[in-house]
Amino acid sequence: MTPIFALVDCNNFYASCEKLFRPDLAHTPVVVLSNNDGCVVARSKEAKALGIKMGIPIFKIKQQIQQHGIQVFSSNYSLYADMSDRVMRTLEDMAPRVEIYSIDEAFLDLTGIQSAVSLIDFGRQVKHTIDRWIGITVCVGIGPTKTLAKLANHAAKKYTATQGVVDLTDRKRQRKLLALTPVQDIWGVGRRLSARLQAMGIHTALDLADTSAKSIRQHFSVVLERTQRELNGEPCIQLEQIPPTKKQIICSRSFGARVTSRIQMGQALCEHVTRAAEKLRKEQQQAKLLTVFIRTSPYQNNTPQYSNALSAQLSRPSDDTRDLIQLSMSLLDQLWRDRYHYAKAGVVLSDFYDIGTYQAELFDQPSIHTNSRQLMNVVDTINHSGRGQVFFARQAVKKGWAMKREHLSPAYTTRWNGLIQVN
DNA sequence: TCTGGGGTCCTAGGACCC
DNA sequence: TCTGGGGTCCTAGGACCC
Repeated sequence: MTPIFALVDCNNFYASCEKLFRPDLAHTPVVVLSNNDGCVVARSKEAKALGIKMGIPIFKIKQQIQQHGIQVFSSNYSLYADMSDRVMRTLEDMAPRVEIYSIDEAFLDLTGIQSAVSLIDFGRQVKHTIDRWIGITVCVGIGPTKTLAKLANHAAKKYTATQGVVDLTDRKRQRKLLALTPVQDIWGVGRRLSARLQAMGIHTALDLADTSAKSIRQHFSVVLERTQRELNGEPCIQLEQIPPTKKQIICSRSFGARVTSRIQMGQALCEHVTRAAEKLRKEQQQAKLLTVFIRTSPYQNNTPQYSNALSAQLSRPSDDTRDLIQLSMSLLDQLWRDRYHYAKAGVVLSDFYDIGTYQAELFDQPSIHTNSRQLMNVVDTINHSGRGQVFFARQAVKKGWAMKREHLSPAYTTRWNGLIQVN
């Protein structure tokens, strides 16, 4: 049976989540900012119509914000994650196999459902259900490969006549749409590849589809070869229902205000390590390698720059926050240079092992923490209870460098005191 | 003054071994 | 002093994604 994929993608997801709880903003332009209130990461359709570009730093559009009364929100990830859960659970009820691809996108495996319902009807049903149950607008793209489903979704968003659902299983329709699509709009083709492809005279998706796979493999990598094959309807990328275990965990942040003291840097880093360790335990993994990096702002040309990273192995894989903090602090000691204005720091955990599988070497020291598992369990349980926080002595109580979030909306769906009131 | 965060995969090149 | 080729493993860097 030929496989059929659908891609369901929420429209302007973060902006839509914010609007959902603010009916008064139904027709107002809305933008959502990145962490630290840095850049625009989501725009409502009204904001897009005003020409607000994705990724632009907020300070560059101060004037437009004033002039057009654009509503600005700091990102509110607990709200978006909760709304995402609702959308994904609904999809899982409707389709036999679902791959959650990102916070606002999912691939569905629709292979075989055509005998029961037309693909386009199914797509409309999905769209209607999510709209009615959750209040989020989605577009649905359907095709014989993931890359074509992505492309169909792109078309569903772009051409309003489609009413948000495109079935691209027909070969003739595929070629028609490919001819209309610039090569840089293809999933897997970014700025760099697109420039190289253009230089070779490959301008549209159809041009790429009609170039031989062999020639693509010669000039580029196996990744683009797969894209070329997928554009021709040959599936190379499978549906992944179960997310593969992570290979690394990164926790980093830009500071709300520049950091100049070693003490503050240590506190900030401890926060990141603590979060990273929590994620690690949630993955049920232990890490053996830890990397710390600190840097000044690359945008400040007039001040001295410093950027450096250092890695070290733990004597044995660990998920104990204390081990990770200890190692990261000794790395920071080596990395730290006085007199710089630091803009960002972070930690990377890697080289993961399943708990209990590591073969200890002959002269390895046994862990000094005999109660590690129980203690970390208690810490995680308390911190997730919503009733209080336990933290490590190194973490700061007063955080001068903390992230800027000046336009945060309430936690409408995950905290009682964020519940919306109807008067 | 103010420019995000978190991931994956692939390749090339060097180190090292036989 | 001259000198080969093939294989593996690791890492850094580049490219992409949302």
